[in-house]
Amino acid sequence: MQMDERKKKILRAIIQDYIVTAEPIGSRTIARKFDLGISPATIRNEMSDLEVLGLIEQPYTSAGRIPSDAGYRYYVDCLMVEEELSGEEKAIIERETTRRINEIQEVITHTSKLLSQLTSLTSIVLGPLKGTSTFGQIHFLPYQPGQAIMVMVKDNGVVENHIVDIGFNVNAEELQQVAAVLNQKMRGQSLKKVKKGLLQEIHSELTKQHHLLDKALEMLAVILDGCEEKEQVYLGGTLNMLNQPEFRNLDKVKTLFRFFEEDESLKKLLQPTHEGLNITIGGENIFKEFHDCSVISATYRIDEETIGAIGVLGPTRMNYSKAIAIVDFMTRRISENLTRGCQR
Amino acid sequence: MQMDERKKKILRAIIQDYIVTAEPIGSRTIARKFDLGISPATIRNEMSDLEVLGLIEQPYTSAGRIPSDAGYRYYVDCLMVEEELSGEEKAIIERETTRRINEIQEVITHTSKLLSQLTSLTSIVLGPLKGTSTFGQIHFLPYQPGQAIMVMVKDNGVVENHIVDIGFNVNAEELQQVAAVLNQKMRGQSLKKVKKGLLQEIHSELTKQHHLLDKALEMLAVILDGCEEKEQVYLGGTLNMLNQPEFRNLDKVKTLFRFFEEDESLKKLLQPTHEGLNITIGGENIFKEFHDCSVISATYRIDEETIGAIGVLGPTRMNYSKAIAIVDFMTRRISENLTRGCQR
DNA sequence: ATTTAGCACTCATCTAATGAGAGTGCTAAC
DNA sequence: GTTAGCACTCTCATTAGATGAGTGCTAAAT
Repeated sequence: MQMDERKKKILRAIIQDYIVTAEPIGSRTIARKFDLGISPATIRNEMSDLEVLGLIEQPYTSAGRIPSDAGYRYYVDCLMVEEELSGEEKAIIERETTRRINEIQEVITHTSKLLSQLTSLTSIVLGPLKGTSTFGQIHFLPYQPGQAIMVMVKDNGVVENHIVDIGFNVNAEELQQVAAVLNQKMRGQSLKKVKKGLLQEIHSELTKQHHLLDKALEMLAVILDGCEEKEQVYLGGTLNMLNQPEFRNLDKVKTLFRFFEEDESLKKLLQPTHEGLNITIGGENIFKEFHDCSVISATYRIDEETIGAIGVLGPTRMNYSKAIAIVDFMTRRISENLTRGCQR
Repeated sequence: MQMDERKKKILRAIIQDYIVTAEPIGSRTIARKFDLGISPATIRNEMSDLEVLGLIEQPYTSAGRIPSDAGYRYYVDCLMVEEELSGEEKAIIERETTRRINEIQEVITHTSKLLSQLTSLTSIVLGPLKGTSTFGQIHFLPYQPGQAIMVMVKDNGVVENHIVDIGFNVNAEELQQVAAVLNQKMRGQSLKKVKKGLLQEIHSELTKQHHLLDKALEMLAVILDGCEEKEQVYLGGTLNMLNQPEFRNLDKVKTLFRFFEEDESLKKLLQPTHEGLNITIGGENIFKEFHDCSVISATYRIDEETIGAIGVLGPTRMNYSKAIAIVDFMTRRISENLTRGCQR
């Protein structure tokens, strides 16, 4: 059996209706709502075919039909009319993403909020990925006796500070000497590399050259821990999920929100399977908790390097064309803005 | 009518049972479950009295009784046997709060987690309060051309960093000069004061003494904004609320979680009405969303100064003795630990 | 050969009715 | 003052129809 033009029209009608109503739709209603020029009986026959093709299914005998995962997939791949964002929406995104930003954290939280507001879905934003940031500069500032404040700046604009215990007194000059060596040796190196071996090397050099006490080793170890790169995940609009009829069930809400608290799993949800826009529909999802959800995600870049990802999560019955348009447009804008920001 | 010993026993029985079962309890069941040595009929008469006194109420005719807000209040004030924490619980809290901590943020998030785990309720932790922190030291580190990283250390151990746009090039020395003056002038001053007038004063002095460009004014203004003290609120164990039978209703869950996203309101929830432990029961709460919830909160201190507050939020039908014991013990431990930490 | 009308049948959902169970309040006896 | 007995009340769970949307099949119409 082949998909002909009429079958496509009917499938599109079913999906578009279901996206709005979340109710199974029958042949009679389709004939009434959509002006296809054919009778309910004909639609019934076609629907029967579509069911054999696995594109739609009946929740129970003599209910209407709803799209299957395969149906959504076919819709997204072949049927969907790509939506052009409204001028207003574009304007909002442009405005919000070109705002001058100094810290990448701000970009992330802000994006997350905007994304969930525009789509009425839950947004997931994945911050700087491991291994992408390189060392920029490090400084030590004296703090309490036996403690120093370490400020580390990465090339992607992230600034981190940590109070480190040194365990013995060091004066500002000594700290600066240490920092100078570190800066010289580590500039532009990936943090991974720094962690792996570079530190050892530097350490032996330091103890020789500057005769800083042997305990400097500990300090370096602390720094090492302090630099632990965390790929932060931000969620936005989690409450939007509660408005979806598929989450009327309290147990589902519980499972969902429990999942939302696990950063590691959320990251996996955004893991791109290929470059560009990723669309994961229903059962395609690796987590069974999300077998009735879909994820639209895309990666953002600084220059050509992938830095992180953004995405929206919603019921399988989401408005794909809109979600895709927004995620796509936003990643482009963010990438552009970040790239520009880092070049200035 | 007076509360005699028997009435108290019965009220206590009703409340203790309701805390566990969340179901109205009747005279017969009380007689069966609790060994009070009196018949259901007698209990019925007493319950009738307790109802007239406003301490218990019937959800509907011929259901059992449940405690009223006034009943809980009476229970908490007069009836409740103060609970001694188990050795194990104490040990956990001791261990978790004495852990060496450098940054106050860690203390807060950690406390929040621990608190919700131990009580199975939702925890709210309010971070450093406005006006309590004084200026410690400030540093400027060169960053990109026209930008510097400002690192500000407050006396309570909070370290903040911000990238500030200066708009013109300044070298490291000049930055250090500015920092030196600022440090000298501002050390130990409250941030409020710094903001209000001190900056103006310093600024006029700076331009005279060091002939730094007039635009330094802008930089100072940015710093001013950067130092905006935010009283951060942390929530923990919000999902615990979903296990409470009073939140079986999805609309309630929605309202609740929407509220959880409003930091400002959450802060008010913890606003202490008096020193020490605060207990707000049901309708006593200022927000109508929480008229079937209770809040147990307490403030924590560094030395004698109140820095923030911690609290737990749960259904009015919460285990008060346990919640109170835990909140009380934890604030003491945190205060001790923070005070010790700042003195070292 | 398609398309359509007609019709019997299915199944979820809504409504009303029924009965069980828990609990009360009152009265009278202990 | 306390208790047993009893009629009464109200919720909740269950059951039985009634309703309605929808299907699949067959036969007639195009």
